[in-house]
Amino acid sequence: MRTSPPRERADAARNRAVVLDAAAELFREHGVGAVSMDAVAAAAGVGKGTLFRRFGDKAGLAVALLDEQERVLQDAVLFGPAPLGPGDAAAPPDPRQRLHAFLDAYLDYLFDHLDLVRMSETGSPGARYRIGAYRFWHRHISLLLAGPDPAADAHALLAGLAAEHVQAVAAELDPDRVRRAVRRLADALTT
Amino acid sequence: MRTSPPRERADAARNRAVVLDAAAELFREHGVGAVSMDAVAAAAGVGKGTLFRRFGDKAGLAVALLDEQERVLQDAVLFGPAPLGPGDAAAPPDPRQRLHAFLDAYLDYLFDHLDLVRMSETGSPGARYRIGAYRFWHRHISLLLAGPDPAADAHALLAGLAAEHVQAVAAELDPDRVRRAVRRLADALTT
DNA sequence: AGCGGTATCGGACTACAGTCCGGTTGTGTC
DNA sequence: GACACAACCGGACTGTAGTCCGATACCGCT
Repeated sequence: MRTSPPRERADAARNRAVVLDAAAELFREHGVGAVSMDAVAAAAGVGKGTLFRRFGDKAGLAVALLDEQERVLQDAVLFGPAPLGPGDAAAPPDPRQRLHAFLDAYLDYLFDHLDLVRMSETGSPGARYRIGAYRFWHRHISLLLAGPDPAADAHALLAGLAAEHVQAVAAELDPDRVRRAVRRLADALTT
Repeated sequence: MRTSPPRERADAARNRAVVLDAAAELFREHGVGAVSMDAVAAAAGVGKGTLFRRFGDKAGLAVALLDEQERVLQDAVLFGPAPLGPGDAAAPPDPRQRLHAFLDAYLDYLFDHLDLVRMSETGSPGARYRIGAYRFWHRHISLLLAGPDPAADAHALLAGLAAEHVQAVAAELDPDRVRRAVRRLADALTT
């Protein structure tokens, strides 16, 4: 991510790493919801101002923590082997198979980091829809759908992948039923 | 709603009405997001403690404000004429038509009170899924669907009706495209 | 190495959601 | 009509997200 022209200062980079480590540790130990930003700042030995300037808000901190894994998934989607990625250009995979592969991979990612993703999508209204990841997933899905309005359908499909929704439903139903429902929806939309 | 055995005290009822009026007025004037609970309490001439004991939290206040209109919709669904309601028992309407009618009616309601509904669904994690209204809509939709797992499909469909989702998507696409996408989804799920 | 400009640092500060508890006011009972 | 008890009232209190700005430390240049 680091933008090119203005290189990151040494102390800033050091602090960023220290903060992320401390946050990861605290979240693992006490749960994401029970850790205040003050606690993160204190554990990192850093002032609150630093914390907020670097990460914007609590959701931004979560995004930064998820950044690496998210990019792994994005890379696999963009450049990896089929069916998740485009694979061999000579024999492109079936869009429906790619969609299934993506949904499976995303749900794996989501279930692994449910609390953190929920925090990244919570906060200022519409946070989820502004971050780059959402736009990325949306574009990807749009390109795989075939109905009269793939952009709208992609949003509808993504609605079912919202962390809060998945968490609430998975608590009531079995996670596998959530998975199957998402798949069924995708199938229905690829007619 | 008022439960039967312990009748509501006169001063409590009076305060409830005053608070709801003040809140509605403030929300209309300044927007839902810009009004603090302190402001509501002050405008109603009531202490904060009263406010929170009566309504639990900000989401609860929103639920109370929406309560009447919501119940109108619920009554129409339960007892009203077809296709929204069950209509004449001798000639029940087609489930797909009932589903369309419900989705249209719900989206009307939602677009009319978007901010308020969003506030009612925001707050403590999973707030949306705990309030009675969600369960009601979920049950209704479940009974109209016909796939292998109507309960899971109903959740997926409701995900696309979350206020935050609808608000974010409607800001980018046309509201009508949201409507059509929801309808398309419902059709796909009623095969 | 020394220096100026600038990004960063950090803790005090504000605003807001939500809690608590001593005082007060209805309500049912005798 | 008086009493006891419960429910209600309200404002002071706590904890947290997020802001601000003077002080500081880094970087590039000479």
